[in-house]
Amino acid sequence: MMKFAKSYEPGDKEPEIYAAWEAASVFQPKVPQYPVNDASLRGADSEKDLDQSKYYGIVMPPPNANGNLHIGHGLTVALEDSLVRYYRLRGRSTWYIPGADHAGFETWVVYEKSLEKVGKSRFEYSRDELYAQVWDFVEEQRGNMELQLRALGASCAWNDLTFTLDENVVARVYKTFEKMWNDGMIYRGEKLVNYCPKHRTAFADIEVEHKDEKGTLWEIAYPGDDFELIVSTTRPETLFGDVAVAVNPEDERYKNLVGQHVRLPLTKREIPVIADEHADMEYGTGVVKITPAHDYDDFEVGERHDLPRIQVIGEDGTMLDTAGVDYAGLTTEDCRKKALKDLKEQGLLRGEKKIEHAVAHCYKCGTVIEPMLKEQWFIDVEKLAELAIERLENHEIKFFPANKKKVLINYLRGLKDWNISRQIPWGIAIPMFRKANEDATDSPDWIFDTRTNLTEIEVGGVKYVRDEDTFDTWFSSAHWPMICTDWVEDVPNPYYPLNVMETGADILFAWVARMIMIGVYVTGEVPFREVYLHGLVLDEHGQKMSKSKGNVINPMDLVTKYGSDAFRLGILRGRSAGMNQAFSENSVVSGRNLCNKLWNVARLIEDIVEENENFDTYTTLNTGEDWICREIDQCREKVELDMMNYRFAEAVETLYSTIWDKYADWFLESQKIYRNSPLLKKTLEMILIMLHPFAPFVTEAIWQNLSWTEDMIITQKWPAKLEYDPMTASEFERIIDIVSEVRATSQVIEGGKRWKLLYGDDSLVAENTDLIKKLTGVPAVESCEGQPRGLRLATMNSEIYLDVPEKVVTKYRTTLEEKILEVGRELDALNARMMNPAYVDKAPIHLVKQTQDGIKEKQALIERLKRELEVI
RNA sequence: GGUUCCUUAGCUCAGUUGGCUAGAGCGUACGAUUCACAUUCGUAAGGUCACAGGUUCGAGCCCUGUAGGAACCACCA
Repeated sequence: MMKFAKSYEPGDKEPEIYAAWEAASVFQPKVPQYPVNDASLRGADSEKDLDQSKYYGIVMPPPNANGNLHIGHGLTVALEDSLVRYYRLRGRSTWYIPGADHAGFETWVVYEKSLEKVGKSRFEYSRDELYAQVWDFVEEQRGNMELQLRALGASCAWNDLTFTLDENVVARVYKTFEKMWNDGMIYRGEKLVNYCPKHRTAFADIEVEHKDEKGTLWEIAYPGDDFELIVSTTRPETLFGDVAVAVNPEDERYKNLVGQHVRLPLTKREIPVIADEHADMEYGTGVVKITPAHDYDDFEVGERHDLPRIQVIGEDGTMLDTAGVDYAGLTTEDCRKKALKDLKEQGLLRGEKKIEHAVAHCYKCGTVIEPMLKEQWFIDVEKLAELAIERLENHEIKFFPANKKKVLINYLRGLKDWNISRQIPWGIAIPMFRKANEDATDSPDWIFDTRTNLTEIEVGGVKYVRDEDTFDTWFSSAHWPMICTDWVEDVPNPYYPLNVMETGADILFAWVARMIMIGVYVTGEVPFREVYLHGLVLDEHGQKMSKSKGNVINPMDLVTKYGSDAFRLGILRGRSAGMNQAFSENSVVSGRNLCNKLWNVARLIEDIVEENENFDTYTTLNTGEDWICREIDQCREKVELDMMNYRFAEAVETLYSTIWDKYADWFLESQKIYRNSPLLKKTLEMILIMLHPFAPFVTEAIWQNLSWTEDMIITQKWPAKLEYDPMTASEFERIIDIVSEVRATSQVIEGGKRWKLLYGDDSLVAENTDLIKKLTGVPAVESCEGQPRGLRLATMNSEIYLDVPEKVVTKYRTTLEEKILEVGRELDALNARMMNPAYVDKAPIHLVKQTQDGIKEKQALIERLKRELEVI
């Protein structure tokens, strides 16, 4: 047997323990994942049972393959792993599936920067070359986050780690895309897309950040034959793309001008005046220029009025030739300046005012997003959203916190078509090929083909060239649950739908929404039964962590300093679903202290227990033993309930107070007298197992260190109900009350604990004199032999006296008087309640009875106190 | 503009279907050290539950409004 060191040192033990778990393959599901390769086996197994209550499936939101874990990952692991370990202990075949994300755009941005550093540009390479380069780059960086997940104790099935560019991922994504293509849900459209001129790629709406900014609203005159219209705009540089000016059809000021033409300033072009609802009579001059190629609203106006689209800004963010020779090649910013200057010179600039408006920015580099006319692949989301909403409204997914479901449905209702084309090489290639020869009129313009390793293919004698774009990462991520669980059509799979999807509330729309849509569309089932969303981890002052503020907490630093368990306990503390909440090192310190406490509890018990004693048959003979059984059993029930409702912080708190305040402070202290080895062993095992999901390392370390335990704690069984006698259990509560009262009184009287304790006619006290002496620290507990003296502890409904001299008693008078007043106030409150006839009439009987009992109790107490006061 | 949330002890937060005397951690004050643990033990102080109404026998919790704060969504030129 190893000796227990004086304190628990996590740093020495954690890596060793994790390695032992891995070596014992305890993280892999007990039942092989589905579908198993052997078809006959699969059939037999699936017939047998697919009782989902025996399995527990959860996927890890894949961390960036080439990154380090941040505090949010720390929280994710603490949450998910505690669930997994809990359900493993409860006998489920658990499958916690780890992943690594190629993080398309994120990684690409990092790589492009490194290219820039060495003076290279992405345009010097082909897509396939770039892809290979990034692959190597990621490969070099990989592994960090996996080590960090191990350090955090994640008990995930490493054999099944899925990388988001793995073959099976690509295959599944292509399959879905093909299905959607065949279902007519994919279309190639020339539409305005969110375009970042710096990164030269389009984004989905969700990737764009809107910020309120100060801007200028310029008023520009557009001259007509015998009139002029003053147009309001925030973007004069797009003027060259104007194809009309619009006024509201109801606007009396301009009604007669509709159908006429105005001359576009700085050019010679004539454009019509049209009437459209889009023009707001109240805003500016009520006249708005229409630029379908560079504004979302105008695009729609253009569609309604069948107007041409003139693109004047190029993909590199500079003006095209369409802007005229004087402006072509200028950046949009310079073009704006020059245009304004020229307009001013020509007397066409009539005014400007400062306004505040929302401006779209690239979420990565902050560059202003340019609405750009581009041909891209779009998913018609109408059907997808409809399917998802139906399932949500049908309560097929339970949300924690519940209100997020409403938020999600609200989002899905307003969802617009999803642009899935990205102009970056790092990602899954879009499996579409464009006809090379326009003359082959019988052949379709685009065909679906999965041979994306080829830049060119030939089908039916017609050449097709590959679309060079890649998929939006969220399109592939949307498949994550079915991919990780190896879902196959028509094959029963006990891990799909997943039991729960745990992830950050910030990606509810980007990820959770899309997993539901795609999951239901492909598999016909929701991808998970429950969703738990965690909020942001803020710094200790409630501020968002950011590099620029310098308040970033690295989870690995805390793990090194205090241990993995301490970190996990600390970060779960005071945290509830969906809330952005502060986090400070203090809570980790408190977690560390609990680990040390538990370690010393085990150390003490190991000292007390006798070897070779069978503890399957424990008894509860001594004072406090039924009580601790009751407390532990209530703790078990509470934790079970908390885990069912994802109330992690409450579960931890319950365990903390049971272990510390009850088990260590009261039970173990009393066991220093009774030394009931079988019970000590049994109860220690129970609390270790119950804490294991939250503090896996220290509980395993103790388990391995104890002389009588076998195997590993990770594979033990969650405790069953513990039997106890409720009457005996509550007797110990009276002992606790007596001891507490003695301690409290000792604090305020002269001489402290120097005085003996005397008792009158009280069998419980008489039977437990040694215990009370031990717990209170008084020199002796003796019978008063019918001769009470000293200070009576009158708040107890027992005859207990501290054997103090008269002058000490006198000084206690004030304390007693205050006590009487306090109890009197409580009594008044209860009486007032009973005086209310409506209360007696309408409140539940048991409450009324409780109040009556309370009154009797208080009255008796006051009498005792008063009598005591008289004696003094 | 829309949606959702928050306001409870000095700080960070719990408080599950309304039930009596509102909890925890940290912090604070006072006391304790051969006996598992100073990463300890004991005791205590500290809250008109943002505000104003309402429903109810009873409200931190339900309803209405007000004030302050946050997040997300949104094309207003």
